[in-house]
Amino acid sequence: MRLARKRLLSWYRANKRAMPWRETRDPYAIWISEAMLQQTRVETVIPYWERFLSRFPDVHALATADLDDVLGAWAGLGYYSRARNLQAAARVIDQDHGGKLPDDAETLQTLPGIGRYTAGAVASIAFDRPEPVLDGNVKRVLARLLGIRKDIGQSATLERLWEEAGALARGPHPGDLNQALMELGATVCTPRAPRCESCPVSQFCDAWAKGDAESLPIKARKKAARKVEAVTALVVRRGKALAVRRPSRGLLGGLWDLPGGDLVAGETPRAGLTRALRERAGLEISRASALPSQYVDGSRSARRLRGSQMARPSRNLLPAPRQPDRQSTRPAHLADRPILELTGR
DNA sequence: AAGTCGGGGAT
DNA sequence: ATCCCAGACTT
Repeated sequence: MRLARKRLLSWYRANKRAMPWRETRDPYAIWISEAMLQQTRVETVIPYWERFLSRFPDVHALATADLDDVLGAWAGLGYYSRARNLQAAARVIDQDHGGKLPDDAETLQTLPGIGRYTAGAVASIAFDRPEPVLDGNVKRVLARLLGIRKDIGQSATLERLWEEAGALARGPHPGDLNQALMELGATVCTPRAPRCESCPVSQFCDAWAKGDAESLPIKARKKAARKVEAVTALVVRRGKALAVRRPSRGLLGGLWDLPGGDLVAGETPRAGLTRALRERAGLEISRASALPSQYVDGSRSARRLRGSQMARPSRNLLPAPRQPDRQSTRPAHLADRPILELTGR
């Protein structure tokens, strides 16, 4: 594997993509990138990372910020517990670690939101520690390279993969080696149609020799997602719409949202709306009607309104239906405003 | 070991 | 439609 290691490193130096966090050695900045990159593509993260770093340039700035400002900077990225954990960890670092990130994986992993992967990533990339990473890319690369033909969802297989990743991490430039594995998985050793002819380690690859790279790694099929029906109300008074804060746990935790909720089995939308408004906003509906279809259709974020009904409608206060802004990369999450100003006539 | 948690791109 | 993405956390 020593030969493969050298090939991976030289391939990485020649082929790595430009990423802004690859221009810094600041452990804080690298940590933020790793938190944002969890289950999130590089291209999506880049603009968020730039904005986040200019708004919260160091641990102390993040530790002392308002949570709503942090959630606002995160709005649109998804998995919002990451933002909550990020600030919680920043406060621990600020108070218990002198504002400096711990430089070892074991201590890093004690912080909220930092698991085995992120601890290894920060330790190796920011602190040159010989710690492995095992993300979706590395699982795929190693399963193919080593011909691991067992379900990678099983804990025994996962442990084997961590073991192999650990063996590769030991040696010079562990951070670059780890990034080389991930970069290879993202650009060459892809889930479908892998570019094996461009792979620097194909000659060592078991799956390449057997010709079954695309069938690896093996993972159990996911169960179909359960379907839920939900209602959302647009409660308008004096040109403003009512927003409520969602519970800090669960879906879109801690974000502002229009009042509403999931229907229980057998419940009509109208009954569910009445119940949701009473529970979530302490309101009793006197009058409600369905929103016009052009208002609830047409964009991903607006789909949350589909099937909804409007409490206490007032045509004079409703804005003209707006075309969804397809240029915007930031969905209309209501991160930091309890009351929405309605624009339009 | 299985569920939950987002949003978006690729196929 | 389905899979996947530089995963972490709860149950």
